[in-house]
Amino acid sequence: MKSSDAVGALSALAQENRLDAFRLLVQAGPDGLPAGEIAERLKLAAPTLSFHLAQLRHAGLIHQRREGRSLIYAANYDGMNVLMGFLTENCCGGQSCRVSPSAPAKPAVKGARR
Amino acid sequence: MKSSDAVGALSALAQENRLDAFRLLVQAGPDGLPAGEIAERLKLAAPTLSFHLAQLRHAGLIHQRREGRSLIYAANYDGMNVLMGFLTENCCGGQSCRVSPSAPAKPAVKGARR
DNA sequence: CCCGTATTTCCATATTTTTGGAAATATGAA
DNA sequence: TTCATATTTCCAAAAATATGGAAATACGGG
Repeated sequence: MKSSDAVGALSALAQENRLDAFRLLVQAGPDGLPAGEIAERLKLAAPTLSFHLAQLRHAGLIHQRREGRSLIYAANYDGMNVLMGFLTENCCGGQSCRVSPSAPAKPAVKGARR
Repeated sequence: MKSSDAVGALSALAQENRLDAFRLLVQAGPDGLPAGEIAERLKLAAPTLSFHLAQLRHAGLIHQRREGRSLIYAANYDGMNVLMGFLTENCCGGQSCRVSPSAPAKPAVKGARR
């Protein structure tokens, strides 16, 4: 993953409506949701949502499939993984790294939640 | 972490100059780098860099300390962890989650990759 | 072929973000 | 106190992004 791709993916997530949409899709699972329902749940005008979904899609974070008249959007877990990988991969200059979202070298008292 | 905090952190990283600066600091390690050197390496005007560092700092991704006349910036690994945690935490609706750059269900020794 | 539904593209406007010159602030030294 | 260095804050212009009405496109059915 190039740095510019990372910026693209981060930009896509760095907006309230898009982060909401993305998380909605992430939670909706592989089956995804039709654009209309996303718009309804997020209370967004159709063109506005369409614009945001296009951003997420272009960033490789979600994908689209047609089902009859509806366009179904679903999270692209692989794309998300690539981004997460990029963020952790370049951390700490490869040296003694204590960064990691779910598994510190020693899951001490601090990260006990979740 | 609130969704709006996540947007803040993601926005902070979603810009080429800031992502570069952040990664530079991440690789520089806990000792960090003075603003002047960051500006020089990234070839940014001082006010521009100052603006970007303030964004990263406000997002909790880096911190600042004074050393003589210099202001030293360093990555805040904890802040980064919180963001990564938020991103993974809300994925897959807590169900059968196959997301994670390297560890599907067993968050083993993550930092070992590459 | 025509109609209704679902969603997008077009596009102008509104809003937010980025940028760097000039001036201000902070620190240390002579 | 005056000077030089390091960096920030102020501010206004430039650039990028977000928003939604109107029109266009896609599909399925009658």
